[in-house]
Amino acid sequence: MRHAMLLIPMKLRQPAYLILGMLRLGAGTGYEIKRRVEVSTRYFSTISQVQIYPLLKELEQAGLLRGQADNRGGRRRRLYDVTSEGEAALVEWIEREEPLDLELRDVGLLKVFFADAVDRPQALELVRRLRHRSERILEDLQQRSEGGASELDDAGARFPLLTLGFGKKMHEAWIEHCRELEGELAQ
Amino acid sequence: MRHAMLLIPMKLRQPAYLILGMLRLGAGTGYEIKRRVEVSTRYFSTISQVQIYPLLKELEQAGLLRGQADNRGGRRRRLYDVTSEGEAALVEWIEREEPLDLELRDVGLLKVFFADAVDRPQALELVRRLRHRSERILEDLQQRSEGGASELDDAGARFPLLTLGFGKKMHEAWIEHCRELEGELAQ
DNA sequence: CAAAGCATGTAAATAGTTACATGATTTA
DNA sequence: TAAATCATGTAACTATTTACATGCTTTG
Repeated sequence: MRHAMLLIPMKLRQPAYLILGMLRLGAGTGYEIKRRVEVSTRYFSTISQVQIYPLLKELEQAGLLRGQADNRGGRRRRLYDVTSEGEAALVEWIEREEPLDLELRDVGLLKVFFADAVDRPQALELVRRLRHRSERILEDLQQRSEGGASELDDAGARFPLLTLGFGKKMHEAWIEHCRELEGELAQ
Repeated sequence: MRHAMLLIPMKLRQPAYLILGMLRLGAGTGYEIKRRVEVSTRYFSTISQVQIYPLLKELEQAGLLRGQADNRGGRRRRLYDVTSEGEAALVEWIEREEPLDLELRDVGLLKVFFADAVDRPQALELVRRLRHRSERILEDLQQRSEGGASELDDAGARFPLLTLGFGKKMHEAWIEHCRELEGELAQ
């Protein structure tokens, strides 16, 4: 007979693990989580401010987070960190054998797909804009990997930095590909 | 004084243009649109069956599509094709000067980002799974570009085939990157 | 004749976005 | 002291997904 609760591994969705993961890298407020997502996982996983706060409460009630009021003067804030149950849930999720869903939604590529509907110069322009987009993103990623190691991997985390590589490789490849296409389209 | 309607360029969202674009490549039913999306744009733009039918009706009422009953025996079906107004709307969308939104959602990368929470062999396994995923997708893309030129570019459309290149380049780059990481993680 | 594919639909739930509101503290 | 940043929240809307239902035709 159990006298304490059995932690049934509740089914959490991505946003929950995003929060859990971010807080594992260091205690923080809802606001801080949003900030971290913007400066780090933005290119492959986002969350809106509106989703964060209700989720934090749920996760605290489920015992995966520990929250404590930490008001600064008249500004109320609640600081959260991950419990050992929360950490276990995060680890279980990372190791879980499930398909690793990859979803790409690209208005630009869709327009290229239908570009037979427009004339050549317009199609060329479209590819050029795609290249500019990748160039901008690549620049941003490069800046992050140089200066921006910053807070997150101070705590001994090395993987956050590694993920930047995927973005860089992808956009380097796309920039090259765009240049090839531009050459063909310009005859 | 106008006696005929002025076609105010109604604001359509991506799913509408996806439908418009697919039908420009050849008349078809809702079912057929879904099929085309699965075999062609699936990796960068999707639509669910549920969204298609109501949208088809809207677009027909707006004069952008022409629909006609085309029942096969007792099986009712409605065949749609694009009007000149529909084509104009599609062209306007392709040429429109708006940011070309790119959105990537990758559970795999997110897990890698948090992989400091698990031990080395588990992290290595994760990267390996990411590579397998890219290898599967690449294979699929390669098959499409070989055999699968198929129906869509029969109609003289060359751009559908070109978009495959972006996917291939991306996953080739990722496979290479995964191998590097695997090397590092195995010491 | 059973299974797979063709074709359209409803209902309900969940997810995610936009816009806005509030008020404090820190920085220029 | 104005502007930027910190911090949390509500309301309304739009998008998307899941599950199911129906019934036909074609293929093995």
